[in-house]
Amino acid sequence: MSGMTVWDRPERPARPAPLDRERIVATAIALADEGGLEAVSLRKVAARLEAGPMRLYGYISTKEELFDLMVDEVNAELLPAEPPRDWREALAGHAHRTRQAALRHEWLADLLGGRPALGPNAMAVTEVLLASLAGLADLATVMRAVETLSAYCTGAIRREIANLRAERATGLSESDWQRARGPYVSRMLATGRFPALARFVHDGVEVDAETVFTTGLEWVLDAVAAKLTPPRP
Amino acid sequence: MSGMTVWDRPERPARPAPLDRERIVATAIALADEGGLEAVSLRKVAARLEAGPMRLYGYISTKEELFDLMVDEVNAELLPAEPPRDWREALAGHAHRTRQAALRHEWLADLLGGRPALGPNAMAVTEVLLASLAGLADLATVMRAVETLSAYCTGAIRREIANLRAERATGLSESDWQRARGPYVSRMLATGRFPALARFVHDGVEVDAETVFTTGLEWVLDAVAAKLTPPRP
DNA sequence: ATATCTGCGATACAGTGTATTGCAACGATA
DNA sequence: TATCGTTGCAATACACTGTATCGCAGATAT
Repeated sequence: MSGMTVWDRPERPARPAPLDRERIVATAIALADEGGLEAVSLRKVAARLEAGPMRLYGYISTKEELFDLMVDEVNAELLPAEPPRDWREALAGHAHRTRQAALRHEWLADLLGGRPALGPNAMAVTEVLLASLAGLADLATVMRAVETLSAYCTGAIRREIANLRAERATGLSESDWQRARGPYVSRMLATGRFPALARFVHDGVEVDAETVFTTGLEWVLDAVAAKLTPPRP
Repeated sequence: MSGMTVWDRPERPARPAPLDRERIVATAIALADEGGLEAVSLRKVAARLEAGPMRLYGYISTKEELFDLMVDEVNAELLPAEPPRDWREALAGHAHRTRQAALRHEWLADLLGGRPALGPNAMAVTEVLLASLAGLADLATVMRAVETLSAYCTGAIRREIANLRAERATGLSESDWQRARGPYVSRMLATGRFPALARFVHDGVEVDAETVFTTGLEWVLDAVAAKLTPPRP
């Protein structure tokens, strides 16, 4: 009936605001940035979009897929601002951008390397890396270079974030191994079963995380360089 | 009352079989080996031990701790059978053992690099690696070498297992990128936006996973070798 | 105006990690 | 031997999870 009073009529249009993957992924990322991956639940994402949980299944068919979309979204941040000059700049830049992205979105560390990256942004990123090396070696070597670099990034970033969380949890700034976490590690070292380790904990110099990352990265890049222009036999 | 009949008396002793971390961790690992990490629930672990779920909290205070124990248990498999001859054998052996362990316990890939490894077995493993390099360079360099190697292992193994699962899921043996997963990747490549990538998918040679792992590993080890004996200036 | 269809919401289910509560069996004491 | 305290298990409970099913309201087509 047209005579329906204001009180009967719902304030919002009965047809709810349209949704799309972009908005879903954006709010999922927001939730993850605030409370980590475990704070992302389909119910919470839907609630922020003023929708029922089941609504999301029109755009996603499983929670894992949402994670895939989140990862690919972050991959968009990994494209170089300007075309890299040479392969080394391309690879190093990618590594640093990945690390920075993981520092902005710590949950990324939990997902890195967890599934094959097939999203459009991930492919674009891979394209840039491969292209930067194209022609400098045979296909197999180029592939190996990109994969080795990305393996290093995954591992190094995971470790860095893991340490960061551990430090945050204990409150103390127990960098990596030093000033071992409370009595436990100290006791273990005191047993004398780990002399080499003990020396490192004792004499080890503090190195900031970025330097650690960059150093290992340079090593990997040097290794790549060595394989690109093989020494004449 | 001593006159309690057989029928009243429970068959099993009222005081249940004692538990310990070892048995708990063993059954958790068994569950994970069978059904992946997500098949590990405190209820299921407890059920296999014929205990109530809450019983476990006497030995563990959180599920994450159970995962930590599982990882450290696997670390016991990573100790070298016999003392390595030189640093290179130590590092390469460790890498291969880690990979093999992850192939036996695929869930390990999900946990690798996820938290600082402080368990006794993990420390023993680290000790071996550090010791193998002791004296060949300054402390910082040695540390960097071990960390870089382990970063590579984490990343490479994660990727390998991720691909393995993807292949298993699609049924098809779509190795890495080739013969892209159904229409989607093909369509993306057909757009012409990824020329370099397209060439790899088209011309790429198939390489088995172990060779990929070993190749990248050798690169990393070469990089380490280069830093251990710095060229005279 | 009626019928068909689409897609959203509510409901439901089987499971999860963990806090709390109460009880039953044990060891020590009187 | 009877009583008491203590220990530690089990049961219960809670807030939540991902997802399947189902019915209905609204839009569209006839």
